[in-house]
Amino acid sequence: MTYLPRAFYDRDTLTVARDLLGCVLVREYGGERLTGRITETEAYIGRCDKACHAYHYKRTRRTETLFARPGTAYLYLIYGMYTCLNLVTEPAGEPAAVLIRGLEPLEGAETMARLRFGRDLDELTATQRKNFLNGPGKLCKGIALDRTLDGHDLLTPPLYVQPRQGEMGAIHCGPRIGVDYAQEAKDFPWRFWADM
DNA sequence: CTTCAGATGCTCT
DNA sequence: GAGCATCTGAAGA
Repeated sequence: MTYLPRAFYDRDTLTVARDLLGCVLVREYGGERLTGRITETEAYIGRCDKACHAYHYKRTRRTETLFARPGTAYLYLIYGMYTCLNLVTEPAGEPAAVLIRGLEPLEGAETMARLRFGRDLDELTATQRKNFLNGPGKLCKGIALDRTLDGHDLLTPPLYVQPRQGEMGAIHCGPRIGVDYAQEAKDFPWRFWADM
């Protein structure tokens, strides 16, 4: 079983965000592998980024996980009902992470359909298929992630990342989603996505 | 295809 | 009490 090593995460956050595209996120759940290729990411860097929860090294109970060693999972609740998954980057003490915004399902799509829509895969509408795991809240619901895994070490089951497999199309970047409040940081081109 | 309102609960001030 | 790294369904173009 090949995991991305800690050194992969212990780098500049923008580099990690780009390099995660095409890698395979693995969630072991109920004895099954739920996996997907990472298609979209965003970088958050507390040192200089007003959109980051830990901007200017702000430490609170929630942001404590962002200060953990690289390769730690940071999961938080947003809008009262959705979970977002981040992978902590840079040396311990530098609060920074990559938000996973989109997955393309590989293994376990049947279970993902039940988790996300409560229906079988072959019962999904065209719209449900198209919007299966293409958002941070959607993918967490689809692979059964919640805050109980906050602080989890990504070099151990049941949640980890495997190296890129297969070919990948062009990589694009642009402004991040949903950070209009972040003043000058709202225009940073720190969102990355790949043609698959 | 688009916009729009509402759901919902935790965290920090 | 305010605000939030979102999503859904309904309604309109």
